[in-house]
Amino acid sequence: MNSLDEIFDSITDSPIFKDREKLLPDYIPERLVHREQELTRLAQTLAVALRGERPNNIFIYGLTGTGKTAAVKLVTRKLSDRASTRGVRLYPVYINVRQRDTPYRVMSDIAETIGLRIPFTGLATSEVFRRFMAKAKRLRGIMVIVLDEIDFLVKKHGDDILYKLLRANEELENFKISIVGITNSISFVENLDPRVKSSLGEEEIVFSPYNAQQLNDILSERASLAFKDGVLDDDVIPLCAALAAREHGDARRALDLLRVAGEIAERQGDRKVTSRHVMAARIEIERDRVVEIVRTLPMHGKLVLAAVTAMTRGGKNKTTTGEVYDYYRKLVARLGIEEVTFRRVSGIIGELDMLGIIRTRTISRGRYGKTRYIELASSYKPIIDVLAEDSSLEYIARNLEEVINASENSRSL
DNA sequence: CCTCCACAGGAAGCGCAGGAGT
DNA sequence: ACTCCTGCGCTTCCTGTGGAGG
Repeated sequence: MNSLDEIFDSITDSPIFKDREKLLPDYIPERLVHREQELTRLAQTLAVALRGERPNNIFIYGLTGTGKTAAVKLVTRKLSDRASTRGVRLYPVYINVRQRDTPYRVMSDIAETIGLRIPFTGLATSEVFRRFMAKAKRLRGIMVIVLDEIDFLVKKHGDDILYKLLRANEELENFKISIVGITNSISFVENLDPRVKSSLGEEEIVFSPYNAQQLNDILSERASLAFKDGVLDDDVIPLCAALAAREHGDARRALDLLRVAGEIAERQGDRKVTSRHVMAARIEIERDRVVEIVRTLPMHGKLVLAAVTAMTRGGKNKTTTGEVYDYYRKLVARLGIEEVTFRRVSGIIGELDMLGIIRTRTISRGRYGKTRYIELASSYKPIIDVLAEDSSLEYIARNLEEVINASENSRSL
């Protein structure tokens, strides 16, 4: 009983945090440090909506964690506040296309913001579009559609919906659509339909990565809101900034590090957050990421990953697609499951690469053919742990440990 | 300089589950 | 009850390719 009370007391009265939510990825601050120029450009472009005119479409480039999403959300939020006091009908929609990665889901999100009810599935995408247009024709106002990580949608499903949405304005009179596309891959624009490319890129804004000093400023600003006074050691913020700066200036990672470091300090009952907690946070974040990815992998995805883990001896060596396939077949045979084709395994390897759990590089070995060099991009321990959670794969997980340990021993000889 | 390996990775389509609309 | 839709994991068939070795 006592211990439960202690837990609840320690939660309600955190010795570390004043307001932990200020460090969460979805918190949008009132002020964005070091993004003044970009915010100005965005605001200037979108401001014409307050006069009832259609803003130019905007294309935003920038690596992850450079403040693109925060900037767009901040500006659209302020814009719709202003619009309502000015009596202009504004319909902002924010869609993260990586999470809602089909034309159908994107279209239903858009349709729902003008008050239509769209089922999860069952309708044709063109039907959703038709219903949207039918209602939009009867409305007056400006719709700002933000498509975050737009490259995912186009890569998977082509630029068809983009083209339709961009052309929708031709059929509408009092309702106007303006699109803000956000991407972290600049090269993706090149394989767009030229018509889509030119109308989407009426305005372009580039978000460059933060350097360590800028990350420092961002973290300091946020830390003063989130942490109680004096709980951060002096070297904590510079360390988080330096670690994130090494990963292409990703502010989100920097904030995650800071938050998790604080959480670890709190869990351990420490009164101060130190660099030791930051280093522990780094490991914990990476582990959680891997665990979540591996858990949601389908069966053959897990087996291919197991094969990669085995062939790379837990990450020490490189391997190739052919080697992975051979090992995968052995695993499948041992489990008595039907195997998937080589093409599919190759596809799974590509997917694992996209998920960031392995790293691949296509190379040519001349006479000995073209293939991909495959490395493990993460520690093998969480992978084995998650595999062992599945009772049918437990044996394989054990075996992996043996394979890796054996290679360790032979190395030390 | 050409060949030819061991793949890469595109395209089309299939069978299934989950869910509408009629 | 029936038809039609989508997403997913997958197969089949395919064309393309960097460079070591002849």
